[in-house]
Amino acid sequence: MSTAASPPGRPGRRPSTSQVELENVAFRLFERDGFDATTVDDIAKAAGIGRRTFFRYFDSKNDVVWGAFTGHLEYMRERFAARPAGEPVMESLRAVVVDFNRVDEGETDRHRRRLELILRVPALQAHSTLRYADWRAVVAEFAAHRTGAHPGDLRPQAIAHAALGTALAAYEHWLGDPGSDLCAVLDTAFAELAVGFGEESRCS
Amino acid sequence: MSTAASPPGRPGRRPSTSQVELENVAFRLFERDGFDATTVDDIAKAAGIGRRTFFRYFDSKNDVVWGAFTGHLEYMRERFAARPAGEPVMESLRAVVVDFNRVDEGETDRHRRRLELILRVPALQAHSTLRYADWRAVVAEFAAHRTGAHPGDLRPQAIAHAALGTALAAYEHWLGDPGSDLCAVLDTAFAELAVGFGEESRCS
DNA sequence: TTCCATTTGACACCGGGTGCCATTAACCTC
DNA sequence: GAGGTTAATGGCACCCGGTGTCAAATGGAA
Repeated sequence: MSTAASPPGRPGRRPSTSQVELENVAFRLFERDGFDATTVDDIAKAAGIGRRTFFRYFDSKNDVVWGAFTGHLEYMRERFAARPAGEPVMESLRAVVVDFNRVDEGETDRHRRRLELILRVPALQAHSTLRYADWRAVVAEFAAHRTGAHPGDLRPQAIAHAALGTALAAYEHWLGDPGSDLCAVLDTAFAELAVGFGEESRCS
Repeated sequence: MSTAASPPGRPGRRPSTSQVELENVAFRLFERDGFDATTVDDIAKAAGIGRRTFFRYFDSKNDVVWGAFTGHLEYMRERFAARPAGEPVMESLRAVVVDFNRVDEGETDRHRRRLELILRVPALQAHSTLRYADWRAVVAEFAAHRTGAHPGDLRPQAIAHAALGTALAAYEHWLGDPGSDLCAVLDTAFAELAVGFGEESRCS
């Protein structure tokens, strides 16, 4: 269980574990003792590795929670690029975000626990900001590209922030309603965002 | 300079310094060596107090940067409550945010350095999230109150996030343009937000 | 077997943050 | 002025997250 099968044929010592494996161990401890009360030493000991080694698998304790969830941003960028050029911005946004949040059937449970930690634990809330910034940057970049503006301009920034807010609100809703489907919630949320926002500003 | 004049007539030893004093000392060091490179020991030593005492004036090193900037949220809440009931949400928002960001003439410089730190130093960006959350909560609460929704609902949340994004974009703009007036920048930014948002969603 | 590549984990160290507690400095009362 | 009370101080030990260094362990290839 702890000896990770690694592609043979490569010189050098084989890793004694893996990110996923460590993630599993850590999540069990987080669930049992809480995130803050679980120390890196605890995780390392439970995984049978040295403390120093832990930090070779994850840059920080916080990063454990995000896990493979990271690195998908490039994928999101591609999805944006793949949308038809004539499509309204908010519609592209909805489609991409919903698609981006689709997870495998078996992963749903872990995804839930993951988001629960991210949204509820203060230390992770703070840390998440940096991730969110990247996420927003991708959205702003897209919005800017579509409207012929710069990503740093007001409108793309506001859109990106609002989109993030919508996504977070949807996550919260999903967490509160165990039976619901995340993608469905996100879909209606972003549809509502597109329809309802700016109601009494421009159109009144 | 280091002996703080405190209201006499109170029993017990008098504080040997003050938050503002510590803030001054800290900001000087931040400016000279950078936020990360400045340790709490450095600040304490420079202020002539013990390290332990520092943490009685500020909960954390991060908190130094926010200083008296904190605790104003209640004031913002009041300002919202004072707006005429018939006023469009986005207009109230603009008025209150602009007013909320008005600082004394002599404080402008410090305010600038403060925001520079908050927006540029990663550690502070992360920490700021928790403050932003409170700020957003006030906005969402107002928006919800006005539209008969709950603060946790989608629309108030999206508005609050978008408002925060707009404010941050305005701050960035202000920092980049030394001659500009923060309130003026914020005013146009929020006016633009009210006018321009949802352009191609509802009205196209 | 020897060489090389890679991972490991021990050790020491730094910096932020906290609990504890004796000490110091003020005021107040007798 | 002595003694009590109140409050701030600062030293100490400690925890935890994170990093630099380096010798040892492990495996493939020559």
